[in-house]
Amino acid sequence: MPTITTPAEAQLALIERGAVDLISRADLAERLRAGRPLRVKAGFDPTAPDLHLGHTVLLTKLRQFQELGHHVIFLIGDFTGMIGDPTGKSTTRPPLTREQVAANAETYRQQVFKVLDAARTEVAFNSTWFDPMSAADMIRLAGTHTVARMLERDDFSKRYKGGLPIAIHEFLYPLVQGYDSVALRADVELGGTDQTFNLLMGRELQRHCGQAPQVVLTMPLLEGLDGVNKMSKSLGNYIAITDAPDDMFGKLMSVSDELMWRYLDLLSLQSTAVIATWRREVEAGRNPRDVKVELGREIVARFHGDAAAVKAIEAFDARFRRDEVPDDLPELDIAAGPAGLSMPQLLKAAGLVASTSEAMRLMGQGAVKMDGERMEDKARLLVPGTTALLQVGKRRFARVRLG
RNA sequence: GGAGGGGUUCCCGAGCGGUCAAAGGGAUCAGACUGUAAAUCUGACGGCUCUGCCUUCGAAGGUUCGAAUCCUUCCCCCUCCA
Repeated sequence: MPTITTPAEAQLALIERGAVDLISRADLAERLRAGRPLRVKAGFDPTAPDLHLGHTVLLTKLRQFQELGHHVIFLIGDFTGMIGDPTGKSTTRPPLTREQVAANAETYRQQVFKVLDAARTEVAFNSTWFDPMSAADMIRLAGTHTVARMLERDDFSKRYKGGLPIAIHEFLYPLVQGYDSVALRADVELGGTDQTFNLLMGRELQRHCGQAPQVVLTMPLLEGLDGVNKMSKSLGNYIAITDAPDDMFGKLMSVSDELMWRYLDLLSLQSTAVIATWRREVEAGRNPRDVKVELGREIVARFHGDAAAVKAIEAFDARFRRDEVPDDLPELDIAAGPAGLSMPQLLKAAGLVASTSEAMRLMGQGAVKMDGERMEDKARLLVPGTTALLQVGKRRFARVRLG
């Protein structure tokens, strides 16, 4: 059992960093002062196995708890997944089969331990206590709360007023999730802000069962690369945790200097003091780029290892600071035909542009280089046998051989 | 069942018989600048054998010298009433 050495106040500062709600701060402070490792729970719905950095905000916070020496419980809602969580959905979500849930849960575990320390994480499945439960037990659980209470939840009341269906089983979801906290004797539960109602339900059920109500900590949705919308796959503004190192680093460098601080707060395991120091330094004139590099280094290292992070930084510097050509560029053999190809046709054939029209435009803008020389002659014919290094903009390269 | 509003280029959104490949904004891409794939400024942003030609404005027909704009039918969305 790890001992807690960090002072309660310092722990609080780290725990609160980036959080939206902490209910209640005084309660948490008191438990921290007691000095024992807290049981920190977060539940995950095994539906979306492809994680991006937005999903890791919560995991990062859990990791911070681990670093402080607390006990983290990663709860996979395999039972709940079969109910279908209505949160944030205007209509009922179809429930998953037991097989789908099991398969997703496995993928989840593998990806999640890139952030969480596997050795210090307890993985739990809520089917463990719900499968043996009888119908009578479940009805007894349902009896602890009223319909009116359930309708306080924002999306329920909206749907009810809007005349949209709410299935009875959806009312059970918050109760079931809340009961998880009872079964796990949670001291703290983490969730997204959209989970607030469910998290508070855990407090009520614990009180009902004679336990001290858990502390509720909610985390915000992470803004995507555009800095405006939440990070999501469908908006294309995301960094997948499976993105290649160079790409992941580049995307992080493309984050605005302002958004960078948000990412540091929510995604970095750097201490609050270090981040505060960086902030002061940048205000005093240090180039924010340097701090962004540190962010990129940490995140890339987390998902791909230290060596990959060092390489990604070096590749980025070479290409964007020293204007060098990357060494891993694709080599292509292009069939030209006896008459040869015009520059726009070649660029298209090499996959560097979507159309010859785009190639014409980019050439007009001075974006196309051949063997390092700017190419603006659109009519120039390339004959078979030619070998050339083509570059479009700063990020698109290919070495081609005309055959 | 009744009444009305709408479907425009990646997204939002103007246009309502010719000057429309179609305003404006966003996204994106490029150039300049920069110790950044930041910020800012400028430009581009349907396709092609590219100073011209071809194909787009929910779908199919029609009127017209000429249609995103008018007519007909069909498909799909939204609002109100019953």
